[in-house]
Amino acid sequence: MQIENQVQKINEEEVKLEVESIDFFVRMMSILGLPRSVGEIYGVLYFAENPLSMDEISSRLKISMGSTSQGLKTLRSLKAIRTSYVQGDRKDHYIAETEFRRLFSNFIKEDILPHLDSAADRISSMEKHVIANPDMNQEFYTTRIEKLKRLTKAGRKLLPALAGLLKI
Amino acid sequence: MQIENQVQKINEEEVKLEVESIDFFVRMMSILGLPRSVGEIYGVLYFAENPLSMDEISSRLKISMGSTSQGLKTLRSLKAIRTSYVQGDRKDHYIAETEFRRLFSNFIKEDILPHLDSAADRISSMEKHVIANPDMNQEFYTTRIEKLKRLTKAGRKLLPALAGLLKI
DNA sequence: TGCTATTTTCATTTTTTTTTGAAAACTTTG
DNA sequence: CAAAGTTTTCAAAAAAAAATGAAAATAGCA
Repeated sequence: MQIENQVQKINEEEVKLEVESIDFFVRMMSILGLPRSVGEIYGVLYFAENPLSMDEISSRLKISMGSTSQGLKTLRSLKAIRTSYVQGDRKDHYIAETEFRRLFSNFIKEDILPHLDSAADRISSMEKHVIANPDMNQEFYTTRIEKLKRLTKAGRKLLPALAGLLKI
Repeated sequence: MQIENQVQKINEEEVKLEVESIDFFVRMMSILGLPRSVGEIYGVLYFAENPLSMDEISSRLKISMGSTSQGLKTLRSLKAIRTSYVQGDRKDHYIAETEFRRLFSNFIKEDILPHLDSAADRISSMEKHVIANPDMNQEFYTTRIEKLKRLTKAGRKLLPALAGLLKI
């Protein structure tokens, strides 16, 4: 009886911790524009002492296998989780990668830098429109275009360096 | 006839430039998680030689006054635009603020740091749950919590400094 | 190889976010 | 201070994003 109570107590605290963790990472991922389910999954894995399988994750969170599979895919592509072989179980098992530095670095590479590349194209197309018409106020327009160039250049330099500054 | 063609040509190039600008800022704002209309409005103002009123913006973009008002509000709160008095017109007129440094700094202050504050609360609540139960694997859990603390601390330091690094 | 367990995909549904538009609330000025 | 012009607000509609669930694909085992 006493032991049972104690076990119960442990589970309670663990569950509460997991809830806080999920909440924490749901918010953090949402800052990065990632869907709720991705944060939930990472939140569960972050405080899991052992690797968890997809259906353990999906049933703890009460979300569908479909969502879970998608979410794991996203997290894998960010290298925020990795698979781990578990003896005698043919399911895949997952572990949270806890080096946030790398996580952010991957996020920037994957989700931000591509935008900056397409931005560069758009800027050079802007320049063509201005040059194509000498009657436009060249001074004004080229100054503004210059600023955009500097912005994207700075972004391309700064963002990848940012992850390096994270002393985590 | 020749002059008319020329005028026509100018407008065409200006319109094309505006379209590119809108496209550029729609994408950029969407990285920051801001709605399409906010990017559109800023895109129009960025290459506007003269201050524009709300209904000029709304009719150029063919979006409702409601959206325009909301979008301007957002941009004002980020200090990405400012109002400018125009002689003999009782409408408000808007100009794009083109110092991206300040723009980002405001975005971070307004949209990111508050999250970090609430994160701090959640972390200390996590600690309580772990301490509340000495039978939990303290080593494991406190290590993970430590990492979260370092993450939020780094974020709080780094992000505000980031804008300063933008030499734009 | 064939059978079963597991994972992925994707059309459909649900939820969330954004936009609209009309009414309310301001503001200016005659 | 009233009347017209302008801006904001907010309930409802529309659009976009995310989740579901069942079918298809893949992988592991006997």
